[in-house]
Amino acid sequence: MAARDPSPAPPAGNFIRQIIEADLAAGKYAARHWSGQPGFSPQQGAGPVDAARIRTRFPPEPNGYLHLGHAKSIYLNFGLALDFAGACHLRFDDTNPTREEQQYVDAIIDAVRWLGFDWGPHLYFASNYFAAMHQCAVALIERGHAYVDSQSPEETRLNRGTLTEPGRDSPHRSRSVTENLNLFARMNAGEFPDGAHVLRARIDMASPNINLRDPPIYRIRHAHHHNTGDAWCIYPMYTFAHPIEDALENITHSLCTLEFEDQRPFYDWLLQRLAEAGLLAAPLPQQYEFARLNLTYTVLSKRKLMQLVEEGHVDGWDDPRLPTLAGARRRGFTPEAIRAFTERMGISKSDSLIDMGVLEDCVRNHLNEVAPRRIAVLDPVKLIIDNYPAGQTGQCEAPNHPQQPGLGTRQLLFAQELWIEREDFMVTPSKGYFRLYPGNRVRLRYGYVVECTGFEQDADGRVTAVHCRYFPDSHSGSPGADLYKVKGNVHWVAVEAAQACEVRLYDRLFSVPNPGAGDRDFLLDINPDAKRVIQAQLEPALMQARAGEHFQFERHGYFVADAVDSKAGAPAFNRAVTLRDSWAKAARSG
RNA sequence: UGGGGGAUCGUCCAGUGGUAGGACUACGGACUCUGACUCCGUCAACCUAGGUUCGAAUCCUAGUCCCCCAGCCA
Repeated sequence: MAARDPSPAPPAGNFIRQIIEADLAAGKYAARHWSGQPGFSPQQGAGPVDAARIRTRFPPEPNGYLHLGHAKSIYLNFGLALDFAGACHLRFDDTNPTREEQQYVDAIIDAVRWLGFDWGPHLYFASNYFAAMHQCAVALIERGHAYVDSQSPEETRLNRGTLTEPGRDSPHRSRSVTENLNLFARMNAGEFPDGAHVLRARIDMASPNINLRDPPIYRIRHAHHHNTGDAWCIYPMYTFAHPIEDALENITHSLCTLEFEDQRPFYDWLLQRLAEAGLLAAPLPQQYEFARLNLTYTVLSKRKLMQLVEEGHVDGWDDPRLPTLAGARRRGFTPEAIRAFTERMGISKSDSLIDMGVLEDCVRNHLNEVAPRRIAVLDPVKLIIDNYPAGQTGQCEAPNHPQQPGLGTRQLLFAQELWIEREDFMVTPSKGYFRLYPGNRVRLRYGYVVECTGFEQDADGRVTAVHCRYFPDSHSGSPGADLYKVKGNVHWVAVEAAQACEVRLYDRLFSVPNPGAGDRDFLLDINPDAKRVIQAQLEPALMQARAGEHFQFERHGYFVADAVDSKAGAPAFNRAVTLRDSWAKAARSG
């Protein structure tokens, strides 16, 4: 598992930690052997279990890609296991064969690994418990807790009642145990088409909690399952399957999001019935709920992400604009940054909307520490040093990291003609601007101080070149360098050394904090400038970048060599996040 | 409307009868060969109304607002 910072801030005292601490203090798990559940063979359960004190699980359905919301759950579950010397299982909740695919299983494993977690031997599939679940269903029927209903889905819906009216009993609710057993066996044998019958828990059709109005627990689905193939034609519902999965794996704390709160009474009802039947032993797993992640300027619903991908609004599940973990990774976000983000936002039960700026800030924090600095001119305009001899070249030594001398230095070629940023020159400077303008001096970073002497424009008034003179005694590191007090500091790359390269400037996917707020179509809020592809002029060292390698392009932001499109010696760069820019901010607001 | 949850600085989280605190943001300043980083400082909140108490974010009562539930999805 991911190593924890040895001197972390004290863990946030969230309510789940408090519950665990209380459970541990009460010795809740001390007497249990954890050798498995009494009603099942080791083959039916999760197999041998280790002596962990608490046990959590991350249980995605393999029907889509993981996103930042899942990261919150992953860090919570794996983090708790780490901090309390427990174990965390990775479990695929694959009980619906029509939605699940192997490609998603692979992508999910990839994403959890990338975040830095290792589940050891604890990789499970709900579908491997189908036999045990079937056994539980039979036990329920035998004890009068479940029956086969033969209403159509439509009739079932009609008889469920509404939020304010109770439901009505199905005409099949009082079938005998024998008849139920027989029908369930025939369902299992494939005698009926999809939808002909369903197995329901017999609880209370008048319950104010709609989830307790005889919820369906098994349905007929003649479909091929990615894991069990054609072995089954009846499949358990989530409601029924999940508590059993938790029990079979000896999960102690089953953590899920708030929308499952109403499901908890059934969770407890089922486990209690199975314990009474002698199939399960205490302590039974307990479900706790926390608020799911909401983030500004993006969407985190599977449906919307699916739509963005399928309708081509983005370039696939790993599009760097997407909040998927695959996308975040390609964007250049790091596991460390995402972990810091989850720690910063905490765990609670109140609905929250976290600002994307928090995530971006975490990315900056981490990359600032580890990313080597490089020079890239994104919007080049030529700077001509009129008193520097044409054909002459020089060297400038640039540190790879200002706070980490250990990362070494590199040489930059200096010459008469350089590329500089277009925005580093203004014909008539605005208030507070201290970069290049006629008569002003700046330092060419790691090189000489220059003074702007003029500029060239085309017929449209667009600046085509900037002229300056340099001060030969002002070179960085030379004795006279400090004599020149200049405020501005401008990065550059010599025209003859520069390498043209594709750079993608990514920004937030949506242009408003809450896309689709109200009844508005969220697609209308897509930020058309969330991806801008440019040709930049880079310092030559950058052409050696390996896919996935991070850099700070000085004065611009953090970039990563794209994992998909980079070739040896020919990278493409993605901007993960810009640097903070108090000048741009001041210019915007004033 | 029945049931289940939730309301604390702009944002997120803590505070569990005894001085409302932290982080981020914002703002101001210092430093700076990145208008970055770092450092210092400032602003800023208990949903409302009653009640209990020497004392209430916390306990009680009555409201208000927000979220979730009527799939043979998870």
